[in-house]
Amino acid sequence: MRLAQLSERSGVSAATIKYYLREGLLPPGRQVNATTAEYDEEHLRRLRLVRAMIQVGRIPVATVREVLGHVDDDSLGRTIRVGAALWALPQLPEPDEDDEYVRAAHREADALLDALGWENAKQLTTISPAYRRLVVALAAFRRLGYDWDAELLLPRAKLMYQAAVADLDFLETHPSEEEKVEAAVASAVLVEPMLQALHRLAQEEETARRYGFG
Amino acid sequence: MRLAQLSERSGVSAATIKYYLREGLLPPGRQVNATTAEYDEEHLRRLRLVRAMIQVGRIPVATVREVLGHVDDDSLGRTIRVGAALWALPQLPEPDEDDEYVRAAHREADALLDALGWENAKQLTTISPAYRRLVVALAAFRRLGYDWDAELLLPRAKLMYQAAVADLDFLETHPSEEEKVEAAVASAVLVEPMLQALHRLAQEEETARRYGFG
DNA sequence: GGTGTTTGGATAGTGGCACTTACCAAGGAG
DNA sequence: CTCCTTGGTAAGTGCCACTATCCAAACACC
Repeated sequence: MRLAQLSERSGVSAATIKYYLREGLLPPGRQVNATTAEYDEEHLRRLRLVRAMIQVGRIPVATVREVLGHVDDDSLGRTIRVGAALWALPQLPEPDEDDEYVRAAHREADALLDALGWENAKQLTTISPAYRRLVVALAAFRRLGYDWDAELLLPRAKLMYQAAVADLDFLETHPSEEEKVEAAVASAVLVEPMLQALHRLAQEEETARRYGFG
Repeated sequence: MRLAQLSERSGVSAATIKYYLREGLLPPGRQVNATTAEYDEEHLRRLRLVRAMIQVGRIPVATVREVLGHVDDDSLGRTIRVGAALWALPQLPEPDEDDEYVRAAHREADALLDALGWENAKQLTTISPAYRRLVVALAAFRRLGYDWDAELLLPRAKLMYQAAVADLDFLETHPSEEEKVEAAVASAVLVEPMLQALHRLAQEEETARRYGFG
């Protein structure tokens, strides 16, 4: 398959594919001669993953490169590769540890993990991007005057735990070891927008049930 | 309160506040004379909401302006204002209706709403941004070769419905009618990153439980 | 074997966005 | 009267995801 065909089958413009090649999001094709390179189904698959990450997951190009670097790192075991890849995903502004709202949010988040008995997550609080994200969101709520204490957080955390269990079950049903790392990344990137969409749809449904359309 | 104090109390630079004023994200202060304007607690509150939307919710400035326009539209009833405000929030690229994956995703999404009995949401499929977002995510999954059928979607949708019910319950406990619209927006903007963070934390916890840290 | 098209790669440019800097005239403080 | 502060405006910055333009080396066809 040539670049033009790759473009046609993926719906991504040739110029953009060249850009991705340049940026290292897509491995180079098999060079046939000075002016021709050959691409295969694996390239198409990777290109679709890249597009999904960028367009649906809204992940910056630099981050995509980093994540895929972990996916392709054969020197690591599967679990670590998945972890490293997912770890690289988010990057919110660091919470300002001097801010009183941030400190309160930290206490709230720690209390939540205790109440849930998430011993493993508890060990990751200093480094997990997800933990920091939670703290940032909680601090923002507090600044606006809403107290999101354990009573509100616990049931939601339990719901998300059920979702996470379902996600990992899904990954375990999946075929090749090879594909599992990629599947994990695809899940992380696409499941979240999907859950968000379901959440909004559910809100729309429930709002209409309670108050009607008027 | 002068602009400088508003800046200090919110932690937002004076230049940025001026920018927000120019962009209409913040109502102008009470003009004292040609070179002095007076701001109050309401301005501070609004500024914090704007920051939360932009920094935590990652909502573009233009969208924030549109959303706040609905929040402040006194000519509408509360439910409609909330709806209009939330409606304005997302803007993913439109799904390409000619794409076979998109059409398949439409069928899957419709089947899901039927299975859930979400009659109200069903009526909104042609216009709801959340529905389109779901379709885009499903289509991306299909393109990558993962079949997210009703069996996988249903339990997740039910989880998100529970979350949505909890959200609306929370809003109902809230004080003034005035604040409810703002609270609804704050919830939509901040609850979603929070749920996402909880989801990732839950995944980290469960991954560690199943496979350990190694 | 010449001619026109297609190929992939490099370089530079584009448009959008969220600020930020530089500047300004008007007020107030000492 | 001088000097600093104020809020407002216009232009600039840095980043990012592309995108347009060239280019020379290969085919493709006559």
